Amino acid sequence: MLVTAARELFGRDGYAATSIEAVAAAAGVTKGAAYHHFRNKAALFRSVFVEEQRRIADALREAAAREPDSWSALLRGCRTFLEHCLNPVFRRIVLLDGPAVLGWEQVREIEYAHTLRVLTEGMSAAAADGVMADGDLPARCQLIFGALCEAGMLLARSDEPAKALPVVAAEAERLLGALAR
Amino acid sequence: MLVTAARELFGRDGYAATSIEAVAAAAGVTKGAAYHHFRNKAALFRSVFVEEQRRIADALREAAAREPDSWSALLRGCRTFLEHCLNPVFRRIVLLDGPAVLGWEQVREIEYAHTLRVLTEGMSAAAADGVMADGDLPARCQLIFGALCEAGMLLARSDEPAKALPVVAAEAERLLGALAR
DNA sequence: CCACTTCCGTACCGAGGGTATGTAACTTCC
DNA sequence: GGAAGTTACATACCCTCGGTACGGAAGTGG
Repeated sequence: MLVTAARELFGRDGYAATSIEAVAAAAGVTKGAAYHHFRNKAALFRSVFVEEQRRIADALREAAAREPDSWSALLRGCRTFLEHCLNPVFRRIVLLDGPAVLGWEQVREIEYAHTLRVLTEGMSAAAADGVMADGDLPARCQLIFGALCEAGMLLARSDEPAKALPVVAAEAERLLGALAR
Repeated sequence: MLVTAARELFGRDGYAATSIEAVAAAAGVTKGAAYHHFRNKAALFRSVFVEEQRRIADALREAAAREPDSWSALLRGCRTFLEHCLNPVFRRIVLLDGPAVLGWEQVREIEYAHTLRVLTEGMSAAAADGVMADGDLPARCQLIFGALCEAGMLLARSDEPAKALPVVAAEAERLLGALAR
């Protein structure tokens, strides 16, 4: 599968350092085949990006569903996201290369259908339960999401990510606390 | 000046769509001259990135210095950062292309000497004044910084950025409020 | 004035994104 | 079941562009 091979190479070497030909070869086909299925290199990357978004959105939804109330579901979701950031393939594709390759516009459009959608739903639920302070929900989601992305990169860079996770998570949860009623 | 021309083109068309030759031509020299001063294309971009960081760090410091106390200086700094995000050149170079081209490691190294340094100093001052809750300061700065970057992109995308600024700023200040003692 | 460095231009190479074209296989429809 | 059209590749080629090699002019130091 082309997208599978692309995910592997894009995730390991980055977008710029990965040639279409290398991806095609890894998938056992030629460049022509790749260009038959995808308009250009960015389109192939986009498919990988969307796939990655689907994965994490599913993971978040699943993790949140196991929590008893909307607020703890929110906290659990944030922690799950941070854990996902320990995966270098995810970081490379979604956090580093994604915006530069696809542009902010397109990235947000995709994220609004996946990761940010889950976050927005979680916040809406919390608001409906009356545990979330009033304010602009979309902006709020965006800010929290940005903080989490940065937190993920920070904790991935630390020498002992597993050790750093609790302290970073604690700070993230403190920020979330600002939104509680 | 090569860096000046590079800033213009990188900021307008993005890193990938800008050739060294185009930058050199815009600066009135040839590609050879560019490669004499910079090891490669990324090194040229790095210079532009550092320059951009210097600008905003200076602006932040200056804005914060006009405030009477450490906490309002922090708030003012955040608002100034958001205003800076209205500049498309800044967004493109610092927020979009920077991480992908230089890598997270290098970006953070540079930011720690400029933007993040100002933020850290501001938070330290607030902590020294006893208006900031205990916690991990570096992680805290990183999270707030991430939230602000995302906020900047969000507000730049809105149809009427000047109108959106207050509501986004309000959400950002609410997050900051979580850090107050 | 002669060695040496700095600065910049010219010419070239090779990688890689993208296109044009050919052609099997497979589907559709009568 | 075969003609017509579509899908799914491969091959060959072009061209941009990052990077290198090299040459020469202009300053600099002794």
